[in-house]
Amino acid sequence: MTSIKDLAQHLGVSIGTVSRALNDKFDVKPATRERVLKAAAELGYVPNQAGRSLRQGNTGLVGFVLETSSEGMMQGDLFFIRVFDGMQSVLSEYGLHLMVMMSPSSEKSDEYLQKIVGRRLADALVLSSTRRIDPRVNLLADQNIPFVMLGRSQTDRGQPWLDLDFEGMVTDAIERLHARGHRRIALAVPRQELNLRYVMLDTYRTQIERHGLAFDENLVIETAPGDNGGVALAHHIMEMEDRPSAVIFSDPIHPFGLYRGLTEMGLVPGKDLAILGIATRLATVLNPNLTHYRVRLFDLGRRVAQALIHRLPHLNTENPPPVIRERVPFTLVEGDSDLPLE
Amino acid sequence: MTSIKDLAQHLGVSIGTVSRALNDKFDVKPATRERVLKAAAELGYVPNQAGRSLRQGNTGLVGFVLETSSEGMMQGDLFFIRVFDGMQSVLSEYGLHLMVMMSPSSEKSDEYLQKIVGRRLADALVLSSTRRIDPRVNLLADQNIPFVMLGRSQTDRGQPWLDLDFEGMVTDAIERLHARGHRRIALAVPRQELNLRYVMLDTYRTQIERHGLAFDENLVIETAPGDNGGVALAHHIMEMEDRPSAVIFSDPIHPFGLYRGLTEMGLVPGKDLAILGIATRLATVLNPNLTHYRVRLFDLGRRVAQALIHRLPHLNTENPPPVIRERVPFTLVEGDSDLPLE
DNA sequence: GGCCTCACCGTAAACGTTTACGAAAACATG
DNA sequence: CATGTTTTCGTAAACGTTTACGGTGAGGCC
Repeated sequence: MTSIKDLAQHLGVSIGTVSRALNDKFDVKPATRERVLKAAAELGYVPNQAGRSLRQGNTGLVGFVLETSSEGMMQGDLFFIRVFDGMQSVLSEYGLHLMVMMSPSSEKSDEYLQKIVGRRLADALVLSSTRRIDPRVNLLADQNIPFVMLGRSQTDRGQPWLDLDFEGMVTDAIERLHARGHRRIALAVPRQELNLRYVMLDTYRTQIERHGLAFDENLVIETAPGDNGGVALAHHIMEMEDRPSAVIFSDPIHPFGLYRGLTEMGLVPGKDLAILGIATRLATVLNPNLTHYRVRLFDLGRRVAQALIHRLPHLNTENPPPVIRERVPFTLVEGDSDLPLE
Repeated sequence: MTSIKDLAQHLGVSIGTVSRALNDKFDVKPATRERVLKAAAELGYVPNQAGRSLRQGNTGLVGFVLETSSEGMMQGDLFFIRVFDGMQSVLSEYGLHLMVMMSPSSEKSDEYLQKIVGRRLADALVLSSTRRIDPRVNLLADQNIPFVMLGRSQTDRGQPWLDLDFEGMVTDAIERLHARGHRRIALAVPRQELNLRYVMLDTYRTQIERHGLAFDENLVIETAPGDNGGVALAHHIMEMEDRPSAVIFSDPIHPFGLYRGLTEMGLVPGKDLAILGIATRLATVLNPNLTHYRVRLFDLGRRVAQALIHRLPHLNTENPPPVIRERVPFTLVEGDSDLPLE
């Protein structure tokens, strides 16, 4: 593997000159720069990242912290690859690379994160599975590690975040269902720790009451992620006394489980229970067609990367750097799973 | 950020001693080792990866080269996260981390790969989307970069690979369909360059003839990946003269498209066309139930990581290192999409 | 005490970069 | 020609590790 020293020797100049030539510094004669670049191309020189990192204190890597907690199918299974793709498309413009880190979930995740940042494995991080109280935020903020959250948290250190517009989704869904005659609307929420649970719950309560309906906590149902969660949800709802006529959810896998659960019970999705929530294009195979909210994951990834770039001191031009805090909106895809209540 | 030098200063010993203590070398007094470890824990010392990499010539990172070519839904969307998870579970035991690299597809991918290996970003790589003639194999083999292929290629440099047992899948599927009276069986294959196309095609031809059937190249249908591909496939088949009664596929998204396409035409999956191929647990939502072949992705990831570990000189104990070349078998999940032909 | 053997530890070099600094060369100006 | 200015380049230090090597002191043996 050819190093900068090899180049220097080969050309009869000093390593300093070679480095300056390669990095487009000003104080090098155009002629010698040419020679250096030519030789570099011929010998297939590529700068060693470790050397560079050590000297300049940054690695060129961006870490995406992924928690794969549950056993079954995860929400992320359908989401993340697309987001990664979008992120990388931006990062590439800055010579950065995406590193996906598989973090242990919840209790051990702080410890894991500490090790990661200590070793200086990445210049910046993206946090997902954000919790309502999220110690990771303090951990990173205290050490001045640039990061962006994909999701929100009540632990606020002024960090940037990107999130899907769950408020908008729930608001629109309730509006829509209400207009179609539904009066008892269930809401599927994720487990306690996750911030998303409260975002959905608060919006739900506000909107339910805005429409003059009574808030009933029995209609807020904690649901496990994945298709199993959806199946269980279907059974739970159908066994309720004073049964709701519609359900709203945020996990794109849930509708698959809901459809399966209902079918198992001999019921018809959209007719015996209106179903409305977030999904991906894969949902188009459901029959009857699922009315759902969709988001452009690739673009989301791009936006996350841009927010991250702003946090990197050596790349950011604006001063002070802008703190991006955005909810990216869903678009509605109409189907037949939320027909008017007859 | 505390470095080894800080530790040394704080304890009044030399940096050499500190390093040896931390790395469990033999020539350091137990008492001082204790002191060093205690101080390290107190000051929150974590070794800087760049320094270590530079010195020892390895980065502690394993790269997974992911090509995200197509626009629509990809096969990988349902696959990879699980595989990553399995890989990381093994890599963690060795202090390694997984880095997912988003490679541009096909023509630019060699160039990209060259840059990656030159910068010494990763100690070892996993290649996916393996092509029949795959220049990346030579590129890596020439430079002695350890790598494992997830998939196979005819470009053979003695590298290890892991692949799904597509031969077994196609063989079993034909056997099964034949036993149920099907005589004209279509096969969906991916695009030209990919090695998988030929694996499937060869097995198909052999098995078809073994059952005394005539090989008809019209029954081998190149199909775009994703749900769109599945829809198109359904239409294509149903518009054929001398129409097949069954179809075999390898993309886990295809059945979703097939079901949708058939439904659009007013046909019933499993009845008007037998459907049999690879899928994930998400397929359980299809109605009628999809008969399909499944694989434990997490375990596949673990196996890939193990194969990779064997290639790392500083970790491998056995000499010479074993070259893993395995096809991991599918298990059949019976459903109602391949009913006997009446 | 002289000598050898250990156990333990400090010194310094090396990995491949970037960059502050100063030196040399080239050129212009008086 | 002397001096000043600018352009170009070489030198060397620094980033944080690991490790080969040599040195110091303690202890054992005669």
